[in-house]
Amino acid sequence: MNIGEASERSGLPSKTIRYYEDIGLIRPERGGNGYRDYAATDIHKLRFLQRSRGLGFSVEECRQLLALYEDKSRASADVKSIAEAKLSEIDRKIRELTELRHTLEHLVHACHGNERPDCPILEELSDSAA
Amino acid sequence: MNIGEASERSGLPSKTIRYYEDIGLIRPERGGNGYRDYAATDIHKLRFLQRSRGLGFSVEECRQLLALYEDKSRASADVKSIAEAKLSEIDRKIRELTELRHTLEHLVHACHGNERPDCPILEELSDSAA
DNA sequence: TATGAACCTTCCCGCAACTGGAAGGTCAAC
DNA sequence: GTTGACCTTCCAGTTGCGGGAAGGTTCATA
Repeated sequence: MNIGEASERSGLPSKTIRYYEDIGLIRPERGGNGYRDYAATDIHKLRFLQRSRGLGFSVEECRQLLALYEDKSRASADVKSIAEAKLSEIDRKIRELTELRHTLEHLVHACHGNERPDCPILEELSDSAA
Repeated sequence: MNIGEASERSGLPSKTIRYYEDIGLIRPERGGNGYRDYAATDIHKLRFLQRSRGLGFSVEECRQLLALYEDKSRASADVKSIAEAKLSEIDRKIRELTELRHTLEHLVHACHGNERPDCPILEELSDSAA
C-alpha cells in the first residue's frame, strides 16, 4: 500500500511517516517504481507510534516502546518503568503549570484593565522577585 | 558592564542574552574593544525578559510586553488581555495533561510490572482505540 | 494518444528558543 | 611572557515535524 493510504489508516501525515522512516523507526518495502510499500505490520507500527506520541511519549521513548513491543521476551516491568517515568514527568509539568497559573491569575486580577497606563502586571515583571 | 556580569545580574545565560540581541530584543552599547556594554536599563529589560519567559510567555509575547512596558501611554487593558490569553492557554495545557495523566495512570495500574512478557500498556498502544 | 490531475520521490529550508563548540581577540595577574 | 578567564563571531545541533520546489509515475478522460 502506498504512503497515502498508510497515512489514512494510521492517522499520521505522510510527512511524518517519511520522517519516522528517516530516523529509523520503520522500514517499508519499496516497489519497482520506487514508491514505499507498506505492509499490515507497518500500519500496525505506525498506529502504535501515533498512539504513543499522543500519550506524550517522545520519539525516542516511542523507539524504546516499539523495541519492547517487538521483543517477545521483554518483561512488562521494563515497559511499566518507562510509563511511570513519563507519568511523573507529566505530574511535574502539571505542578509547574499550576504554580504559573496562580501567579498569572494573581497578576491579572490585580490589573484594572482600563485605559490608564498603570499596570500591576508590568510592575511585577519589572521590579519585584516573581 | 560586560556580558558576564549582565548574565549574573539578570539570571540569564550569556548565550541567551546574545540571542536576545540577535532577535532585536535588546541593543547594548559596544566598548572600544568590541565588548558589549550593558547599562542599568539593559539589565532591567533582561530581568523583565527572564521573569516573563519564566511565566510562560513566548519570546514574541515578551517582545509585545516589553514594547508595552516602554510605551508610557499604553492602557493596562492591553497588557491584561495578553496575560488573560496566556492564562487560558495554560488552563488548556493543564486540562490536556490531566487527561493524559488519567489515561497513562490507568495503563500503569493495569500493568503487573513483573518478569512476565504480557503487558497491558503495549497491548493498548498496539490494538485498541486509545 | 495526449494531457491533466493526483499521486509519489528526494531535497532543503524553516520553526522556537536556545545550547554547544570552534577559532580567535582581549585583559588582568603573576 | 604566559596563563587563564574573559570576550567576539559563526556554525551546527536540538525536537518533531511542515512547506514547498523540482521532478517521476499512474490513471482517467478527451
